[in-house]
Amino acid sequence: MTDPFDHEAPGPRPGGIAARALGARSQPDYLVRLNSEQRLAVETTEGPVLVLAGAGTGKTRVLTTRIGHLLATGKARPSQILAVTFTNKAAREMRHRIGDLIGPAVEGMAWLGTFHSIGVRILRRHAEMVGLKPNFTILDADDQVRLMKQVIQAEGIDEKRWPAKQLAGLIDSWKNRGLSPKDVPPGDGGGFASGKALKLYAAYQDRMKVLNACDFGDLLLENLRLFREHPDVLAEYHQRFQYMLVDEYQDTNVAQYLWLRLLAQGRRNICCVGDDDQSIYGWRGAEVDNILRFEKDFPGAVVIRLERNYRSTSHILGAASHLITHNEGRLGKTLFTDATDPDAAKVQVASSWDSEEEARAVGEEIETLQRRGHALNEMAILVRASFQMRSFEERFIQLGLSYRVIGGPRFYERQEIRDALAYLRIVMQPGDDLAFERIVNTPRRGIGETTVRLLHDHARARQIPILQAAEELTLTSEIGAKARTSLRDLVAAFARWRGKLGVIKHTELAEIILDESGYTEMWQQDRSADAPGRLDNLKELIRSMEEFESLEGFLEHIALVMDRDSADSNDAVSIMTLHSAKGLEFETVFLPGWEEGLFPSQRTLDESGRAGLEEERRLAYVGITRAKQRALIWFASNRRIHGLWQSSVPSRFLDELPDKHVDVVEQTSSYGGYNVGGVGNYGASRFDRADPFANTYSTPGWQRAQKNRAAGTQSTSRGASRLIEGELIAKSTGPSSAYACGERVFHQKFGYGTILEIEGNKLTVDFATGPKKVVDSFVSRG
DNA sequence: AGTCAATCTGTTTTT
DNA sequence: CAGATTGACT
Repeated sequence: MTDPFDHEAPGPRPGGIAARALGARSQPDYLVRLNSEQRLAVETTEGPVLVLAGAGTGKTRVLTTRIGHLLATGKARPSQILAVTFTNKAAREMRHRIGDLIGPAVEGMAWLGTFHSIGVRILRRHAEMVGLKPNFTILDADDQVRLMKQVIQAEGIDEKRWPAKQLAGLIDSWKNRGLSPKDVPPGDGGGFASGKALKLYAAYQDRMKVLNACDFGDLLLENLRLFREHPDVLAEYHQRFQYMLVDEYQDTNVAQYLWLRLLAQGRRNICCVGDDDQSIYGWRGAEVDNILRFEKDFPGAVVIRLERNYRSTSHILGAASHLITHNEGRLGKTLFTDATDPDAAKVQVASSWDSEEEARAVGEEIETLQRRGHALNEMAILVRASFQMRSFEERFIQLGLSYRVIGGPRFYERQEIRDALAYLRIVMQPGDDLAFERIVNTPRRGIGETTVRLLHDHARARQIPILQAAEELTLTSEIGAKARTSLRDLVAAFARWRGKLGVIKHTELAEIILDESGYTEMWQQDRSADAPGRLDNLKELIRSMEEFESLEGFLEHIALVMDRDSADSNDAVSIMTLHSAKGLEFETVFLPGWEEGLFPSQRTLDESGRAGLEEERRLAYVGITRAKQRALIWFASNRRIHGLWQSSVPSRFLDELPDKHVDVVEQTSSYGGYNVGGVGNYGASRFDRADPFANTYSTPGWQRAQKNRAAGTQSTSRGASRLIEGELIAKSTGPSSAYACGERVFHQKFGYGTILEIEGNKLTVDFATGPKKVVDSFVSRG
């Protein structure tokens, strides 16, 4: 049997380690480095195994060593092991670490990847069986929504009342649960579009088949269909996958679970590694239940707990462990450590007046640590919601403290990248209507809405791709002369570019396309501040194409691997959300914003009740356990939400931390006027303010004072006036600002401009786009 | 086709 | 409050 995916030639098994491992009676050295539970998890190769790996207990080591062990003992060849992760980053890391263990043989591990990348791989091989062609397109979130918009409109439903985004969410949740249109229980549409959601779902799926496209959910859903409708195909994979390993099992959704279960029916050698206490993706379909139910789903399963923590101090561990015991329905683990540093810091809890002071306090703490020789790379600020990042960024800019924000808008999501990719997609796949619609008038070609509608109708009526419809319509006089000419040029250009496919190098072709289409020029003409950056991004895109053999390979990669590895080597503090911190560790972790409503998030509480609260608590647990040496928690007494000042109550999670491992820091700030209660939680929260004026903070008068403060007006209100001083010192470069009228300045967003007027720290600057009011700390000398 | 004002909407995010 | 999005207008 020839198998294009089998990189490894049949024949003798990989020699090196196998001989070493089996030749001698003594333990192979890779096993000696494990503790007894880890070793058990590695050596229990047959049958279902669930490894409950607490934070910092060597989960990845177990996974990689287990694979090494399977290979070393000759139980499997690299191509016979299915190893699934959630993120590309995790897959990369695993591949790297297995490589360290077994050497170049890791190249043969063709089935190590994310659920989606493996799903695509399988689907492309059997595409015809589910009504697709092997070169089907993978739609991203943006394409999905645009397509749904069209479907909604085609059904004659008011898109305003029933937004496509919402439908996308609904369909996504169905797909997460493994439900294709025929499986959705009637009435499950939640009243969307008066019960038409299901019909829209079916229409959307039909439309995708016509476009020869798949969305992310389909990659798994179609796999399920394939396996169910074609037992012979499933049997082939049963034969192939001798051993299966799954990382972060607590994050699997129902579709992924079903997929695993179908595959595991073969050899039944499935090893899932996860931590129910770190399940934080319930809101996007992950089912903690999958891990809680493992023993029922896989009878005879061996459950192994890894509880020995190698990461954190006993205080950090003690605090996190105690916090998480407040959750019900856990499988239950108790982390412990041998670390006995008598000087280890307790988890620190401190309060601040508002988010600005919080940022100031964190900044001071960071600078102190830095002075003592701690690397910024070993510090992270983990927030619940990304809007919290802003105050830290602002403060760190003022301090000149280097930081990096992890997460945020991704490379592939940028407009210019998506436009460029659309061009490339059409060249690869002329039937990619969504891509065509995206760029048909970008850059402007005088092909407006009317023309596009005409094309659309024609394409629909004749059941042909829009590009072909365009070609046909340029021969008639249905479209205006101007539009017709440019449309004809565009169609001809695509034909020309396609002719070069495989003839010239794909990077060269991409450059030609971007130049000849006028796309590069469009940004060169653009005078806005971010235009140069966009051109750089396009260059970067071309550069990253070099690593691929063909355009096809590159587009596949882009569709599936949407993370950019920001190998930033500078020493900088990381700022990120708690969600994106999972799997990472830092010497020092700052956890700001522990306030009711924010963390736990009110919305989660409203939407998911107790389950939501528990997920928030797990998030808190993840946050604390990221810390190796120090965890510092803050809460602010006042926070501005949607522009309104709200006084806030300390998070209930603070009360759930054990006194033994926590240091509550008394208010050090000169202002604030309240203090944090002593330790001892009888009756009211021990973090309740002892300030008799506390309840005045929510009065209209107080809020007015706060508004004045925000507007820069002096207020006589006690706390506020001091805060203004603080702000002036911190934010303004001086009473009359360090700038002068007529000076040329640069702004991140607006570009270069000339100062027209100065008002304290506020400048009125004449940018290319017109005069704008900006704060002086946001501009630099141009 | 392009600009401006009214209106809405405010978590977490990978693939 | 501020950013994004939409709709009306020119």
